Amino acid sequence: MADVAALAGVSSQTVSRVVNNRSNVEEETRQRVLSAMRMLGYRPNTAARALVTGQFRALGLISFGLASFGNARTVDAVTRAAQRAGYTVNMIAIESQTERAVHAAFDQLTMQAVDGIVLIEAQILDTPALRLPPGVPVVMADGDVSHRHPMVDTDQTQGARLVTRHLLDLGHETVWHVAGPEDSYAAKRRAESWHATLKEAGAAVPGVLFGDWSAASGYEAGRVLARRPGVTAVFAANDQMALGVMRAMIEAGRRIPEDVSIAGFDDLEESAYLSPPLTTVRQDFDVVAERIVALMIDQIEAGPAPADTAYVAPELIVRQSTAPPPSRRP
Amino acid sequence: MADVAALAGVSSQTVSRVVNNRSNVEEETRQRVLSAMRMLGYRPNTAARALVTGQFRALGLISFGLASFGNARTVDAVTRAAQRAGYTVNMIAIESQTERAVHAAFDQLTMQAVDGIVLIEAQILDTPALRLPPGVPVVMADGDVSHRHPMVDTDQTQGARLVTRHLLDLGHETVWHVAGPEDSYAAKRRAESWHATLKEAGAAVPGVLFGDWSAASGYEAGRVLARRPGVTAVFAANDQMALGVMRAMIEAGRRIPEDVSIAGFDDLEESAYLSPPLTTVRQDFDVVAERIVALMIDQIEAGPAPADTAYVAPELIVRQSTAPPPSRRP
DNA sequence: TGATCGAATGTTTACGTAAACATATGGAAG
DNA sequence: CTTCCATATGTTTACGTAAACATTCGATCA
Repeated sequence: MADVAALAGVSSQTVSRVVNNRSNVEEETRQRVLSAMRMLGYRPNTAARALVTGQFRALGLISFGLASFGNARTVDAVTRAAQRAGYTVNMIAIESQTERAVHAAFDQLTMQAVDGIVLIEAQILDTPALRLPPGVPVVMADGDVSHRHPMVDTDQTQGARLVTRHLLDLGHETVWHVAGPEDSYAAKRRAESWHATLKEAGAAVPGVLFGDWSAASGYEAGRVLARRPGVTAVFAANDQMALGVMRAMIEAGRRIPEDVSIAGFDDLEESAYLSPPLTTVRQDFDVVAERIVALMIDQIEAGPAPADTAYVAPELIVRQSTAPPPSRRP
Repeated sequence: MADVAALAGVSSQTVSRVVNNRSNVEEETRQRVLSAMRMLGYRPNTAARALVTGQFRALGLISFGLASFGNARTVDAVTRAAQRAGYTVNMIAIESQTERAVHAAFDQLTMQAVDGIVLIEAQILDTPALRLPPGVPVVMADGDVSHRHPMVDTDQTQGARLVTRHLLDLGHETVWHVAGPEDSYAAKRRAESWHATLKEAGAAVPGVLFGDWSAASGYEAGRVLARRPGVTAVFAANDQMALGVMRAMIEAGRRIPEDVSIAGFDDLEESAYLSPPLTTVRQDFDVVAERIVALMIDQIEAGPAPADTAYVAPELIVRQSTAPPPSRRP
């Protein structure tokens, strides 16, 4: 910076002003500085800048990895939204769902230079309330409403209701459910809403099978369900598990949707191309991400925000994997 | 840090020594400092530290987003490998494949505090050689061999050969190919190897159809292929496109694998649960990521490395989507 | 005309850390 | 007992930037 200042014949402070697009710099001076910068290939030093301003223009992102496509979509969308806002994203994937791992990730991120932290798909931890170090703004996605941080999420309750209703309306006596892992809030809310919707409709509530979001776990659950003759409709808590259920049913000789209807949750782009195309609940990951980043930046610039929860409406996408049950068909 | 030093009754330099685990600190002093740190909730300031050391313990990662599952797997694996090495990952997703976008991403990252940059699935850019700012170590994945940066990649040539051979060996007269985007090196190498393998075997080489890695583009290609009666075997350049091809074939009334065999590339976990389960080429994303990070850290610590390319061997996974052609079946 | 103000630019300083150098202390070697 | 050296600790400084404050200069207004 000193070199640039010398070459342009100004003080380093003027260079700083040009770099930061401040006013009160004569156009001609600005041009002179800019060309000096170009000539010397000058790049501002983020560390020094952050040291002075206390701002890094970077967001920390803690997730449980990208193996779950829903998570991957969220991470992707958050990254892009952050970029549009001029922030980079510092990502940490934690392996286990323990509070210790989350805290270690937090430590690493706050040590790393971030202005705020986005926590994706927070799990239900052992301790009643996850205590995070103060001072760093936090926004959660798919977390627990009772936490003291703002949260943005798809309206899981509404989504699960839509898909369960859809299956009941087709004439199925009841709907089986393959849930996500027991320590996932998103999974819990979907399961609770499925349960409530069945009760409301006066339908029997079958036992829940738990998966871990993976197609493999859906397949295992599907094998169990395929053995039970009365199963005519299955709602899997995400599209990957729905895929596994479908496979297990087909292997067992059950046709979809003639013998059994299957629905998922997420609406991955691929779900429209499965055989048969999957009925599912579309989450608007981009809108969720936009809101997360907006809330984050609010907090960074204007201080702590109330721990409100913003819900983004999902949409039922009916495709060919759901149909009336055999009893209602000619 | 000064507060910690005062509380512990030592100089700030001694605190620094404790924080950095340096030797030459008496055990008793160390404990005193550590407890002072705990008491005050002291966290080292990364910006100040980086300003002095010039190191950030952070890697930049440029990719084209996580919509392509292969990319998502790579990003996930790189993140985890980097974490194990004590580095965080600063991610940038670029929208378009222009050189300008790549350079903008580079600028943002070098301005952001990173010690090195990993470039995933570099595309073929307009200019003969992508000129990156000097001074920052770079490792490429899925890039162009001719670049002057070290590269790690799955052996695309070998993978495409394996799958093409497999189809020919089953008795298919030739194999159609749905390639990835024309500006992708990985897609190009897979296509070239498919072409070479057909020629070697004396088989006719049908025209290539291009997709963009998405299931939708595979579906479009599949519709075209389904109209051609002679098509008995299709090799799609990734599993997502293979999924789309499968869907188009099934819609057209072609059975898989009885009428037409379909194979993919990547071996996503889901591919084993498609109907029918997909024959594909398994990429070892974890090994690729390990090597990328190792090369990166070598460069950071020991200076520029030769622009070698390391290939990781793929593996053919035969499942039920491929079979002998109708002509060879009873 | 002189006072006043605002725009453009310069000077000084602080940010929090680790490197480089300086000093003190105690024990081993002669 | 002195010398020397290793170990433990303290002091000074530099890293590159932006904030705070200071200065200069020309224009505006009473």
